[in-house]
Amino acid sequence: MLSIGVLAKRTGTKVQTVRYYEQIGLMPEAERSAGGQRRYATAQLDRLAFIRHARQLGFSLEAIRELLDLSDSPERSCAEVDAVARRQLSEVEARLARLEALRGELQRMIGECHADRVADCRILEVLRDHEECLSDHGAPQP
Amino acid sequence: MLSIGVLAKRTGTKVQTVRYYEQIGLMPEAERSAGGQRRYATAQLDRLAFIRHARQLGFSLEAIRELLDLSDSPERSCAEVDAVARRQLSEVEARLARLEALRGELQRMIGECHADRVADCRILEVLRDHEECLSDHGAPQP
DNA sequence: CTTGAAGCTACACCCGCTGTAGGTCCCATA
DNA sequence: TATGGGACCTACAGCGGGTGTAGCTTCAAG
Repeated sequence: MLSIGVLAKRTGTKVQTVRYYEQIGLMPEAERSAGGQRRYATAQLDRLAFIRHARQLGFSLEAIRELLDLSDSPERSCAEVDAVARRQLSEVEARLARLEALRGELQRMIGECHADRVADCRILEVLRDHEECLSDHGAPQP
Repeated sequence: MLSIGVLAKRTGTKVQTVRYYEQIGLMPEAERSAGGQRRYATAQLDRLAFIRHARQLGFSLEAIRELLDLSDSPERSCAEVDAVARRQLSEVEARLARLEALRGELQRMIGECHADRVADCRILEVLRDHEECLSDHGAPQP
């Protein structure tokens, strides 16, 4: 049985984060030692590793909850898992497109400014005057 | 003089957000009508438009605060403005690189799975077993 | 003068944690 | 076996960047 500290270290998680995952029901309620400290078996280590890895791939906690539920019912169709992963991929692709547009805009803005004084700065001018903006980017990225 | 609703609509902001910007000191305290409602002059409209545009380009509120301060002192060197913009550009580029790596990982994961049942799903397998991961991505993206 | 939209304040909530305060437990060493 | 100090506990506040709600008041058109 592992303490929360060892569990956290082995999965690259902070101790508070493990407790937070328990609190929101992503990790099951841990067994306790006689003195009330959390004790974990290997199954919990695997579960936490799964969660961290999925987080690193940008999955939301909600998506991870879904994936964990699916992985608990091995006879179900894999299509649902596929759908969650594809949804995640398309979110990543959307963010990429947006960031690429932003990069272009920033590069243009920076490239245009050859002034010395703030008064003549093209960067501030572009920011001040929305009309000079090539595109409307919608909401700021998440 | 404009009401907060008109100001918000003209800049594509929510009314609450305008009040929030005032609360955190990004917008100055507004003048008030006899009955206590906020009233805005054109200068405030410009300021809010500047803020919104910078937000669309992904600048943080802190960076925007800095840019607004700089633009208030037109005799200062433009280099500082340039630095803020370049910092923002490199942040965007870092996020792009990270998202491109994620996209690759997700594509690979999805591409590998040809199973029917969850029990044989490659996607879940990859998520379960960190060793199969091509790279360590560090923290989840912001 | 009425009425209903728009404004006001104050507060809670979203995500995904992170940090703190003030106390308790565990276990290696003396 | 006693002790010290790290690791653990709960409870709660805070981050960024807003958004939503409740329960009022004000404004302006008809």
